[in-house]
Amino acid sequence: MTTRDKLLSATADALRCDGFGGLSARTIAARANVNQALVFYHFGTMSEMVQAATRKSVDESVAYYRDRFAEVQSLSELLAVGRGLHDRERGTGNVALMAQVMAGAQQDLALATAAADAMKAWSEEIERTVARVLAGTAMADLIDTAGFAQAICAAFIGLELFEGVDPAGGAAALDALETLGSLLGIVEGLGPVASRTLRAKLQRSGR
Amino acid sequence: MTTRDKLLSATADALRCDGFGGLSARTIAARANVNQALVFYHFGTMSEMVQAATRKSVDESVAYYRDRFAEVQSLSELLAVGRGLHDRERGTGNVALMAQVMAGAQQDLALATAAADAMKAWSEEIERTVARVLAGTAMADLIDTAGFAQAICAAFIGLELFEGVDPAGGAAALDALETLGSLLGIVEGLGPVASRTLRAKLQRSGR
DNA sequence: GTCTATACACCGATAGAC
DNA sequence: GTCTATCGGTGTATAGAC
Repeated sequence: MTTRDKLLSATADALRCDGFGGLSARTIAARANVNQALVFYHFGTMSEMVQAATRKSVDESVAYYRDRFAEVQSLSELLAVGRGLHDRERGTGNVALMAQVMAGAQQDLALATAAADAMKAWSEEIERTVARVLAGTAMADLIDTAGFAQAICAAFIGLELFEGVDPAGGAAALDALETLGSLLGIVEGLGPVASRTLRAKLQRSGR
Repeated sequence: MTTRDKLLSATADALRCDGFGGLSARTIAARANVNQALVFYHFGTMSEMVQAATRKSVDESVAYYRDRFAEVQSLSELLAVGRGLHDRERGTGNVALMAQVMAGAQQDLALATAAADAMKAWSEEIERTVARVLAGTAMADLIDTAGFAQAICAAFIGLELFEGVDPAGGAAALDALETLGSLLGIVEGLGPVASRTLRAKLQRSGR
């Protein structure tokens, strides 16, 4: 393992465990058992190191889920994968990392592009799945799949932060979303007559 | 305006504009045109000052919306209020403040209780509205209103962060959620026959 | 309550030997 | 590439005069 890689994974670990506060070249170098000056030799600035670490972490976890998403055949299956993903990522801390980077990115232009790229990577993967699953159902032409996928990603980030300060509340919120998802799954499975009625009502209501 | 109040609103402003990074007793005192040492005289620690500022800011903005929520009579009206709230709070920066505090709270126990309280204040207000609006509809006994309200709050936080790094994406996500909300609004307005069918399907699907 | 002054730790970043 | 040493700046927090 090269020094560069040691620094990258130490950065990711630090973000997962200690968040953005307390993140410094010194603490990361210590975590990686590496000299502090090497941070700047390899990455130039702290911000660029965090950027690189985020990219790496996101690419890896998106790739991990690509196959799982590919097997999903319905909205309820997607929901189940989402729940599994959430449980797993709580352990790995990847969502927590994303949340920290997004929060830090609000004031840091370089980080903002990294955060936007990360969200794009996740949401494109989810959009592919959503579009495939909804193809031919009543919801296909009612919903903007890209926006829907982005909303799912954003909600995950928010849920992760919420769970961090109120675990019970976070769990309740997730359960409620799951029920809501099941509801949509039923709409998705409605027959042609019912879905025509639904579409008519939706258009009448203004969208 | 007392020194204490000047410090509180300067803290809130700093969180809204510059986020958690760059937050310090010095910068806040400068913003409030107050001596730096007074931060510690009035609040003891930085963390406690941030806590107090968060409480104040949240209490004020929840109170501001209480009347609006009280007038809501349907899910689609709630959705409209939510959209208006979102647009307004983007300007005031209150949601951004919440997001920053939640991110910082992941590693700070004192801040975590403040963040949890803030979320509670918002979600209880929303829950009251949701419960009232859904009373007597098909969805009333299908959904846990408390969890639903918490999910809405969490999603708002996530959307705010997302919008900060990708404004177009954030807008698309919000639009998609609005469409989804309209869909639910229609489910809400289904006749007794259709809703009985829905309930049966939902129970069969495992919830 | 408010001020100055200051202690002490840590920060990002760089220079220069090896 | 890696190390030591260090610069200048900023952080929280406190002591003590007014």
